[in-house]
Amino acid sequence: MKTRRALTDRASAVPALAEAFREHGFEGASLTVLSQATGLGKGSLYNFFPGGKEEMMEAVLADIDHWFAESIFLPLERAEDPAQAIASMFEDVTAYFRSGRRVCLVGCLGLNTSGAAFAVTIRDYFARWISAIAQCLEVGKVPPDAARQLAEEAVSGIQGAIVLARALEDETTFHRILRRQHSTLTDAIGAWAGSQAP
Amino acid sequence: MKTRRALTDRASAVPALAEAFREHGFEGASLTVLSQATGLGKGSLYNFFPGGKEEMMEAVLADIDHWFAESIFLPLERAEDPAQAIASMFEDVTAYFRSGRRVCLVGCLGLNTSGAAFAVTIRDYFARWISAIAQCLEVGKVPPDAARQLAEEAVSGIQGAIVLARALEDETTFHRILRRQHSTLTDAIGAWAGSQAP
DNA sequence: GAGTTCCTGTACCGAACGGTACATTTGTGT
DNA sequence: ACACAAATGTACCGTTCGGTACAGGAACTC
Repeated sequence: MKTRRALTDRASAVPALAEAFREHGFEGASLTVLSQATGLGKGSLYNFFPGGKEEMMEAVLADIDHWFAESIFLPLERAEDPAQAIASMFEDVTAYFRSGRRVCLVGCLGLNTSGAAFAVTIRDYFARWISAIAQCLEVGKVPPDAARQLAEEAVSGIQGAIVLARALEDETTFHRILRRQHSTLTDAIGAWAGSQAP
Repeated sequence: MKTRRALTDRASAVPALAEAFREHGFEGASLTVLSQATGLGKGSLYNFFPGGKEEMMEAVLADIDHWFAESIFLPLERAEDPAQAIASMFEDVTAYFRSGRRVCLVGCLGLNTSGAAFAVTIRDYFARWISAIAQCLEVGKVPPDAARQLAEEAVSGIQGAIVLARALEDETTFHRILRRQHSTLTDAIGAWAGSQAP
């Protein structure tokens, strides 16, 4: 019996659902759209997600949360080489958001009332991202308050870069802004690096 | 005959429409919602905006564009005291976006497919905002390339601050980020201020 | 005050919405 | 081969969607 490939197919539908929600938003992604995006009929969709669209979005958010935890948050939180950890975060984030062509679903959800049902998930996502960066900066000898401020600014900068790159339809905008955010953080690590010798 | 208060009522409905679109997004703002928000029946709505929701959104965008041109862009473009012009921009923007509680409709529209019909309006809005700031910084003796980069970063930072403040449900985040964006720009003006005496 | 023009609420349209029911297909364990 | 359960496609549910038609009401002209 075992898995009976039930969870497998449900899980494999999630990325397609995520992309559909990204493209059309929560309200704009009708069941027809979601059905076409996944290649699954309504029957299958409701078999996997009895709670309808809302459960689909929850699954997508859980998937995103898991990916970020593994690929972004944990490496930052456990970093031994802060500058390197920050560098690979920017690299991974650039790839993930496709240089700004791909939207941040969590950020978008927070912008209008359709995301109200997911408010705590949204808040936790950003709160953890910020504290992960801050924690990493502190390893790099940046004082806690400055680290938090810089982390906040970095996450905000990434979100802003997505909005702007989408609006201007120009990937280079995204790269320029992230490059500068990156050097701001590495500069901060460098600035406090020698001030407190062991 | 004259205006026959036709234009008056159409114009007076626009702010309510704008707020409804902000809250619910383009797809989420149904005619019922728009009707309640404006206090106008469907008949009146279609009398003023024969093109339906799309024309309503166009009117809203035109209104926003006009407000920003008058209150934000022109003052920047004509600034004689750059530092002061930048300061009042941040002040006005903070008030306009209600410390991040209020969403940037133009930015939101660009994030999903529902805004595709307004792509050029969206692009022009951000392009002009960036070049207005850049122009203002150049008056402050900042070199053109640096001015453009800083301007891009400022607009992006404002958009990111909105996303983050909404997600965290915390206005202070918005204020912190904007304060820092502000000082980055004034620092830039200060840095090049004395380097090129008349 | 009649005539005209604009405005507005109501009723209604077909289409699409989210969601359900169910018969059928598909796959698997024994 | 058989039985049984999961997965699926289809038809359908009531509701709401964006949009239209239109009759009556207000307001202005003459």
